[in-house]
Amino acid sequence: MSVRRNLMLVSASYDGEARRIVLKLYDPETQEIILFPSSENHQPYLLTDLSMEELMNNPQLVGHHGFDRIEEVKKYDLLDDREKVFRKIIAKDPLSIGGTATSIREIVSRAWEADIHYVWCYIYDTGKKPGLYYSIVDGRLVEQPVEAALEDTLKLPVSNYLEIKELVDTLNQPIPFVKLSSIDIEVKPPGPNHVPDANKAEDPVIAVAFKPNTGAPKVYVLDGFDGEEDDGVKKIIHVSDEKRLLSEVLKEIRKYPVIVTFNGDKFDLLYLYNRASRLSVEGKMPLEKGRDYVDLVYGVHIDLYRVFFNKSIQNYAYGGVYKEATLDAIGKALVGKGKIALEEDIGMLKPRELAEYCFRDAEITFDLIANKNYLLLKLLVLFMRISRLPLEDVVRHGVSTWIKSMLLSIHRRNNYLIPRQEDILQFKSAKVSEAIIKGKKYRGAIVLEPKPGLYFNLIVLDFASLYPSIIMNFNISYETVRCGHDECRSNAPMNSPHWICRKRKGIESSVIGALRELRVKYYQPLAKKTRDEEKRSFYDVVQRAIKVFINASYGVMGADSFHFYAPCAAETVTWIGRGIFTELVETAKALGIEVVYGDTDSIFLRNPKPEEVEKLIELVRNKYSIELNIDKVYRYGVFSQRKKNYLGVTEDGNVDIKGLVGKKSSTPKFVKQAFHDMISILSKVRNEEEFNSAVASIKRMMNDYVEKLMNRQLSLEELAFDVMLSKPVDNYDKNTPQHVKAAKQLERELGVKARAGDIISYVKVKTGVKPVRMARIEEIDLEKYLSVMKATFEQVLDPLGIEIEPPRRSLKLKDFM
DNA sequence: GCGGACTGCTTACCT
DNA sequence: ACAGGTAAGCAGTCCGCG
Repeated sequence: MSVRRNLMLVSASYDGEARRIVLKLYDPETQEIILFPSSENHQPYLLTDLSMEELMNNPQLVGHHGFDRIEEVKKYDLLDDREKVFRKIIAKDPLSIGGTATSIREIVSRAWEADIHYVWCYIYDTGKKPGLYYSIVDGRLVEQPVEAALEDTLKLPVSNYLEIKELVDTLNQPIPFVKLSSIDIEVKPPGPNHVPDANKAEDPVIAVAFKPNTGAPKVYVLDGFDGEEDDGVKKIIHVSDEKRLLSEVLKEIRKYPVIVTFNGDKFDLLYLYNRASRLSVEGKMPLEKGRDYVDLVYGVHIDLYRVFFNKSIQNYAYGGVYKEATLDAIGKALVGKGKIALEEDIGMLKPRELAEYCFRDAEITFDLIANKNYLLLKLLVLFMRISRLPLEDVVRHGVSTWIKSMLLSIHRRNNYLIPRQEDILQFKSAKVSEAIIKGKKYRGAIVLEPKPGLYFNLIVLDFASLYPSIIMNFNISYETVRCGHDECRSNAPMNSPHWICRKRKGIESSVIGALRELRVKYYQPLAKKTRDEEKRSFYDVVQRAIKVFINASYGVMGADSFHFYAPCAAETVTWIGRGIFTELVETAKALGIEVVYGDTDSIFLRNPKPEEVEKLIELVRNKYSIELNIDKVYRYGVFSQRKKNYLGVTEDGNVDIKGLVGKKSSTPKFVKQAFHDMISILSKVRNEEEFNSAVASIKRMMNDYVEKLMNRQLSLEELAFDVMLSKPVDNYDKNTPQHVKAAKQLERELGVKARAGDIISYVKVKTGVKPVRMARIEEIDLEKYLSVMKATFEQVLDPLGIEIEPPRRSLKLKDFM
């Protein structure tokens, strides 16, 4: 008997020639990916409500080359709340179901479940669990959790979601050490300021760096000779022939089950693939090109650019600490390491310098996945376990696809019919609230008008995940809001225009509820009190992974790209949210508490008594089963009349700055520095008297900055506005914003083409704007900068009753303040 | 022909 | 391809102005 144990399922694909699914399993022992062709009897299919006669009399269908047979199946339709009978049309291959103009789903007018990716379909139907362990016993795949599963000292929370136990069992499986390498390549630039085209791959590959987690790092450089050297950190391999270099690189890639890149789908791996075929490099190609990605034949490619571009990763997993999806920015923010700054063009570097430059990028890329004990890799594996998606799909798609897959698998498991988008919209598109922002679909949250001024002892209360709590407690789901039962129509909480089902538990509310319970009552406590440090930190990662799904639950309901998009469900969430928020504000006022400000799910109370705060917390807990927390205690807070703009100083002197210009990434650095100086003066203030001396030193400090500006003692970099180009320059057809003007100058004068996502640095000059690299300090428009300073400081000083004089023409110092 | 009032576009932020 | 709400600055347009 042959047995291979502890193989983690990472991915699956369809082999068109063999007409079967091939699973990718990672073996931690040999540190390889095993390709396992499935021998299971599973075929692609779709469902239809057309009768057997109608179908059999359709010559296009029965004569279709991929048509196999028809079976009768029962499915439970959640939208109709009843069982229905369908004909299941089974095909010989996935493309016969959908994907071409002549596929069966185009022939059969009424089709369900016909647009689900076949690999996913296979995973759900055969109960595969990506991220779980399997054994191969005598050629058969057997689900087999590893024995060393993490102990659980805590009881699972009760939940009406049946899969919870199974999910926990999967989540608690250990994550193995995965052999991997990062890779980065450099290509000889086709000319100054020109980027090589990866689709054409016309220019030579001049350097390739590998930074693996096993063995020595290597850099291959194209040079005038052949030879190896070791600089103590890495091997530098000089190769005199590009074709041979590529051949070596491809062999090296083959050694790793996981390759990590930054933008490898669109550049590094794509370039290697195209360049190797262009030069007819011999040997087996380890890369596989897809429509907009590049895969490994014997492994998995993780393109970190796609991962970090993902809004959920950016905001929930990393708390928004990086703003720009570039290797340099993310590296600096997350692992404290940026790209090597180049003084000259890449093409001008000597082979040794080039090797260093290339290696640094590979190092940053490696650190990003390996940092904090492989936090990111672990998160990806957990996303795979929760969503039931192959690793590649987790990497390439956003949270709406992850949640979609999770819900699809639950439908299949419970034999629920998967509704088409149009089925949901037919009943759930009714919207009643008008959005405040033009072009939006429905009304969102309430933002209170702040009371301008300075307030000591401010208490900030906020709801613990308000929207997910509403989804859970009010039974909100695509099928339960505006359900089909007459008897539910009276169930409209907070006078909502949409009624909610009383008879069935909603599928989305059940899942979100279960995930929330699991996070709050199981993983969060375990992440705090588990003795073993390694396990404790693992539980913390699980807790964070679950949070991503919970936090996105409301957003996807209102996203028209989401398969289960249900506008009236999303609208009900914000409706109830507004109701609960308003009730909280009214109650606080009725208790005689001064409400200074509030936004969506938070209220700022001026010096409330502890028992009053307790009363509010109790009210919300008893009436709505939602937790209200004391989020912050500010020694004092400063508010202008502007919403989403304030400054709060906590007891320990920490300063929270929200929305103020001085904090924005686009604001010139010297203004930010001056603003920061002001903040640090203000953070020391303990009472009203101390404000006077603070104001005096703020004025002194500002005058210093103004003087520097007037004497043009600032660098152009300090004066630059940094604004992101969100789309290609040519796509700005409505108007031409300043950063686009600067980008156009760069292209015209220097031949530098700015791309979407680039940050454009420009300064304001007498004639308009100029890119930093084209401007001189003499042409700076000083008045413009004075007014930027004024506007920035006003946001804080205005509500404090401190006046700044507008600068006059003469631009004397005394005119400013 | 010029400037103020206005709208719309764009970016960056908040929850 | 998760949501809506807000601030701010600029671009472009309309309209009045003997």
